[in-house]
Amino acid sequence: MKTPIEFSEKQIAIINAAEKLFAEKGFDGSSVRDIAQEAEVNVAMISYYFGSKEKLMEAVFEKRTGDIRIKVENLLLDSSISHLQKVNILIDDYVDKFIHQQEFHKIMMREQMINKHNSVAELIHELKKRNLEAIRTLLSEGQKSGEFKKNIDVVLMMTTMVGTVSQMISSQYFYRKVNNLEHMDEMEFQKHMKKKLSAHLKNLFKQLITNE
Amino acid sequence: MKTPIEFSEKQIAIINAAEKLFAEKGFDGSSVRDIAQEAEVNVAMISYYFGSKEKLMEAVFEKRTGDIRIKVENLLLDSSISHLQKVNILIDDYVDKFIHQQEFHKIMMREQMINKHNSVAELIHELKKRNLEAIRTLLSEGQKSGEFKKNIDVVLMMTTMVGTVSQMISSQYFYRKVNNLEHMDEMEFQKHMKKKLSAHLKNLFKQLITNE
DNA sequence: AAAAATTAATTAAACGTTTGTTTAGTTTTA
DNA sequence: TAAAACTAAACAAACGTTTAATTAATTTTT
Repeated sequence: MKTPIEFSEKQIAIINAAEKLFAEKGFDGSSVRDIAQEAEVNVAMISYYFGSKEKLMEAVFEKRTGDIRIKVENLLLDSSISHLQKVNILIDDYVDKFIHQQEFHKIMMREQMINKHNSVAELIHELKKRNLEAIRTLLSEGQKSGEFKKNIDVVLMMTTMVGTVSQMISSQYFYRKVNNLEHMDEMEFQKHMKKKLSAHLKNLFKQLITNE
Repeated sequence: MKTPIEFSEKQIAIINAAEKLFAEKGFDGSSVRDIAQEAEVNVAMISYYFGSKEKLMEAVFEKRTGDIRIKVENLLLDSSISHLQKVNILIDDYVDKFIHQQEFHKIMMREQMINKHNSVAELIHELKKRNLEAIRTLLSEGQKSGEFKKNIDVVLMMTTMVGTVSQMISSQYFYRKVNNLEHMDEMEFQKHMKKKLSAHLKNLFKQLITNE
């Protein structure tokens, strides 16, 4: 178990500012001076605390990756609910996390597009692998019980789940406009998205994994 | 009908180099000197031909947006095939275009994430709107004939289609690794992806839009 | 408990590069 | 021979990072 690194108040301010700007304009589009101003600290503090802009990005990941791991262990033990219900809870959990941490997820999306091997790519890789294994376990339990189909392509299923939510986040302004939801405030719209996405994914996957 | 702007051989070399690098490292991550070197031209030629780096990005879009519009007009007239078959052809068409123009699509994905209103965001907006309308028309034809369900959320369906393919492209290195497909060469793997994605999306949407 | 010494936090300014763009001149094309 | 294509060099601005100096906090010594 890796113990999470403790960050001071000022360090957290910098990390949050970086997260916001990286999500908005990308890594190269955000200057350390912009980040410093957003965090209301001197520019030199970034090098002082994190060493470099690159390392600051790693700190953003360090702070967040713990949070976005889906929780499946307790879910597996619970025998009071069906396997399909467990999958549905997982979907809710994922949609929820993604929407409430949009900014970090945007950074992840951008970073995973880059071919070049960087320190952050490896972090994303491992995170995805863990999530994939969690779902694989859950699905094979359902398969053993006969509730789920035998030949489920878990990777493709994950691709659709992650992809659908990512795409919704990325194009949420388009989605708002085309559905005439511009009157909603941010919170209201997030609730709307969450509800729609959850229902949509549950519907999609139910037909994909269950035996009719 | 907007007549496409004619580009000289050298201009096309620059546009292609820009497309490659923008996809790989993002707009801000690619310097005009990198682009010039990749295109084997003098740096000044970029300003000379396009005015600015920003305008070069617009030229990349100008050159490509025509190509990636899905063709639905002829498909609508064809009465020899079912509506579901038409949808499937559309899926094949979309997957095909996305995979064969990965680089441009990566740029689109990155750009649509940016909140800030830029000239390119509007182009993406209109392109998506056109594609959305095309599918909407096709689906409502199928609804009239009774082949399709009445309440289909077209926008969510598009979100899943675009999202799934985008996510597959973005994380193709992960996909390769986790499926032990590293022995395949690029062409072979693209064929594999195309096949898998098409089948997966057809399967998903069939259950989503048809009456059992 | 006060003073001194040491370490940590913070700053403005400067560093050397790299950035996108322009200039002023040269070569090529028509 | 005039217009278009092309070049190397220069431009100022912005970049990430470092420096040197100052203030604040903590520890050690008296």
